[in-house]
Amino acid sequence: MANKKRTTLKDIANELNISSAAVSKAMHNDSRISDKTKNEVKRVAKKLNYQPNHLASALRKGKSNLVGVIVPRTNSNFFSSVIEQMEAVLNKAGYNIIITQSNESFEKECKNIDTLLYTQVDGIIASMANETVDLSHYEKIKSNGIPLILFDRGENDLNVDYVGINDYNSSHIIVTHLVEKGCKRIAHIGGYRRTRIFNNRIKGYIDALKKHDLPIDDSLIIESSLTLEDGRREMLKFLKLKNRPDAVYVASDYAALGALQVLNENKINVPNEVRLVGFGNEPFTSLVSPSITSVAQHSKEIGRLTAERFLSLASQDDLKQDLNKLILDAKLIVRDSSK
Amino acid sequence: MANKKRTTLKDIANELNISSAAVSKAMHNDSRISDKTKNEVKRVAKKLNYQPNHLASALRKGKSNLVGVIVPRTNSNFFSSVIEQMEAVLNKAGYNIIITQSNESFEKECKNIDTLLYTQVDGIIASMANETVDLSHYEKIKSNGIPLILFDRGENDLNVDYVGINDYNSSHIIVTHLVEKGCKRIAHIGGYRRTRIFNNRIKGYIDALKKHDLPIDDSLIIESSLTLEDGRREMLKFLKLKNRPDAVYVASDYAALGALQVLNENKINVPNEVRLVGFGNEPFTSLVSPSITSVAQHSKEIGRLTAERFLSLASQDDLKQDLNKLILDAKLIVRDSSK
DNA sequence: TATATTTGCTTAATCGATTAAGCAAATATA
DNA sequence: TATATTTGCTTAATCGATTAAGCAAATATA
Repeated sequence: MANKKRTTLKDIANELNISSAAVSKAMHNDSRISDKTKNEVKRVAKKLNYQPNHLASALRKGKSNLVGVIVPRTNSNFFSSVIEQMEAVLNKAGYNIIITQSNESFEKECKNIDTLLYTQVDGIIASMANETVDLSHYEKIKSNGIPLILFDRGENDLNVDYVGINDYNSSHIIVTHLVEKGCKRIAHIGGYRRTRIFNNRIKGYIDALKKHDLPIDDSLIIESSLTLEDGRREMLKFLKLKNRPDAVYVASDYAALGALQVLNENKINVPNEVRLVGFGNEPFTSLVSPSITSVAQHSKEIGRLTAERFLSLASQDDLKQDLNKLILDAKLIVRDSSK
Repeated sequence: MANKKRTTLKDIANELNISSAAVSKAMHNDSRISDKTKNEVKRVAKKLNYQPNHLASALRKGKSNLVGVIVPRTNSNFFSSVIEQMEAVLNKAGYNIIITQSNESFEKECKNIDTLLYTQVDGIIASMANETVDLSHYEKIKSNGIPLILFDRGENDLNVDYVGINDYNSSHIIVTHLVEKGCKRIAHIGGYRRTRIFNNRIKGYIDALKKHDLPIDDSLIIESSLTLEDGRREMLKFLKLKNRPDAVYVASDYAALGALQVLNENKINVPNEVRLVGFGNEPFTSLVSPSITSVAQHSKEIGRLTAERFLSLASQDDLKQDLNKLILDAKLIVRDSSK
């Protein structure tokens, strides 16, 4: 039979004829409680299957020991790996995490923030939705006086901590790799410039071309949503050019896969005729044929660092948040598509 | 500047010189509060940026409006799709969800349950970790008197609601499909029999072979963890048999992909020499070449149904949980690997 | 031996929101 | 006009855990 009434400190106190204050202190090993009482309390707590009521203690202490996490989606390897590591670090410090997904929707992101604030989380770690341009809901977090840490998809204007990879530099690494393989006409299927990370990748790509004295051809620079379909469509367009590219750097593995499908369907040899590089190091990049060269984003490191930043901010008496960027160097994983 | 002190009902009450009880009622549109007061209260609440303290109301009402979700991993398309739909239904009913991952670990699953109970969730929806055999931590949920609903990976012994697909029947559908394509020696790379769903798939496979008057060959029935590596290893073993199978039914898409890699590497034509069927309809099944025939698990439907079961149980005054199975028919998605 | 300190508890207030009970004024009904 | 009902609030208790303040007994120190 289900035991409806939960055991409270008072139940234990009544059983032992002491005050519930003493029970509370005994449970927390307060030095002013005798060992005898502590043992008695713990024995009875176990007997009655006592489980502390988190709501009550969080209310009283003004601290929920919960951290809210907002990601665009959990079903990408990058985000789920970041979360896994984050959780490991935070659990050790006594925090639990609440995961929410924005599904890349601005509206959903706003709702998630409301939910998390309502749940009285002690802080929020977020990666912004693609749609997000207006930042007022993030300002709401800051005005609540709890730490906010952004990762991967961040925004300088919020003046909070950010952890991510060096997107600008990643483009340099990719372009240099392709130039070394002898490529002269390197195209770029990128994301929209309004998203900071994609803007940086585009800028890095252009500057890297300049560095290697290659001409900038606007017909080879594309902005898109970076879906698989976008990759297919843009690759098809490239194939129709009089002067085809001999390499394509795609800012997402999904779009890169779409491009690869089109190349395979048109019997164009990858890497000999066209070299291909993706971004994100999704597991499928090593599974398709030819396997796709891609950029690893240090997901575990990012998870660990965001969690540590939170812990550091949470321990401050007087929270002051500043723009504080932790930028990691990305790593190129060379596979068959660019060998 | 961060506004440290959060606005409470009392702050609004003081501003308007009424009691905080009146403010609380006004915020909830109590019929015994005048429209004038309601408007005033809402105006001041907005002005002071009032946000209700969930901890306090949950403590008082004995209801957190939170539902805990436990899944093996979030980075599979199946689970993230189930969660998305679950969330949509529960949000509409005023509930928010807390997602946790067990990473297929029994220990992590126990910790997650403790965390969720500690957070005073109003119910738990779970899919069990592979490792889980001992069910005492799930019994703990039941003895807490809150609803427990299982999906996909369930267990009859707990006597709670379960939503999933018909695994036994799925094997029949797959075997019949392969037989129709002319296959005579159909192998099965399955999960471990101790997990109910995998046991059902194995039983269904054996019974379907019998139905089609095909011999049962123990060397063609494998139990494994169903990782990509398992798929590779077992496929290699099959290739070394004197009498190779002409079809392989793999109980997970990841293991099926491993098998496909080995077949491709050994220049064995799929589907002409060996037909291949996976399970789960992960997105990559349509991306690899040849694309992999797989079984769709109705993730959205499962998400919706589990959420609805929770809502129905949560509305009961006197919670009674029984074994109550909702079994959906799976759908075979035929692709190139078995055409 | 007299005073100071430590030990081991209790008392009472508190975190914010909610709600049962109740009261006075306004309005409705007989 | 006298009584009943409704309206619109207030008062006070409550959910459970925590903690500042304090008290009496035990022990240590001068």
